[in-house]
Amino acid sequence: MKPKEKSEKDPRKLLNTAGLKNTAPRIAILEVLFKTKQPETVQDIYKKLKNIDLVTLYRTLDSFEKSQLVRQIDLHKDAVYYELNREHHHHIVCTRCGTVEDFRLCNMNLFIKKIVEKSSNFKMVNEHSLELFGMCKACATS
Amino acid sequence: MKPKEKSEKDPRKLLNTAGLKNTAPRIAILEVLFKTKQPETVQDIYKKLKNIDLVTLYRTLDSFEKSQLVRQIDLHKDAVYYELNREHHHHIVCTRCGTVEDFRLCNMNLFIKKIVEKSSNFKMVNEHSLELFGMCKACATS
DNA sequence: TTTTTTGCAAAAGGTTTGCAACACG
DNA sequence: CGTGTTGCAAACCTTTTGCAAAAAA
Repeated sequence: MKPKEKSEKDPRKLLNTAGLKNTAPRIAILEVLFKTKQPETVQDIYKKLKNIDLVTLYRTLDSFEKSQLVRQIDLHKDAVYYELNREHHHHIVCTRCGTVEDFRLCNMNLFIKKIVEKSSNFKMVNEHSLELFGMCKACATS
Repeated sequence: MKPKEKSEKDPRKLLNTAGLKNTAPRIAILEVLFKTKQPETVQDIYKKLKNIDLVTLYRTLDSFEKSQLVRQIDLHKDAVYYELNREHHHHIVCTRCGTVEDFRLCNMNLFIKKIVEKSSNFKMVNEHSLELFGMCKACATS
């Protein structure tokens, strides 16, 4: 394992560079997020960490969000989903079974530039969200 | 006004074609959504319709959603926003003042096709959401 | 030791459910 | 008239707040 990868998956280092103190709940929450490949709801994480207080979980996710360690995403399910703030990517969601896949391809820059030029009210765009909704192969053939 | 436009903005006809009964609360809610240009939260609508029960509003929005009359959108604010299910479009949101502008330009088809081809798990994509976040001119210059 | 964080209890919001009265078609 | 809809009360679930004890640096 290369050094860079190691530090990226080391909860303590992540917390340090974010200026957050090393505490057991924070490390445990980060470990859950490292382990999973799917975005997680508050309840998902809570169930995996039975000895943490729900309130602590909420507060921790809040502070992680402010420190840009995690971000909220909308998957058209009725819950808030969190994921680690990794490299820029988007999601495809299976509307039947809920599976989520990431994709990194994203050539929106020119498109966004065009939209801003055409807009009468807007000056700039710094962020965007893009999610695709469809059917995974397993669900499509059953 | 052309006939088509008229029927599209006639709450009663909309309800009829959706197979929903004509009732005062439903008509009132549709009229609010016709009048506004911005997406509305449940509370927004409730404030504009002081003589309707909140429960009725929730239930009505639910049935409107199932009938495809309205849809929920995520604007990265902590509330659910509803809008009439008009022609395909997306939004630019000012992260400072909250203003929302629509845009209709959307050439995602080829892009989406490419993503599905590259995906190992997904068979098809039928919907997508795309929102841009930035600064409106008023907020950018103050 | 000082400051931040945690856990518990409780409050606060937002949304849903049950049920009887009402209204649409 | 029959079925779907509404309003009210209450339940429910998620998220937030206050505060004292515990832990980090």
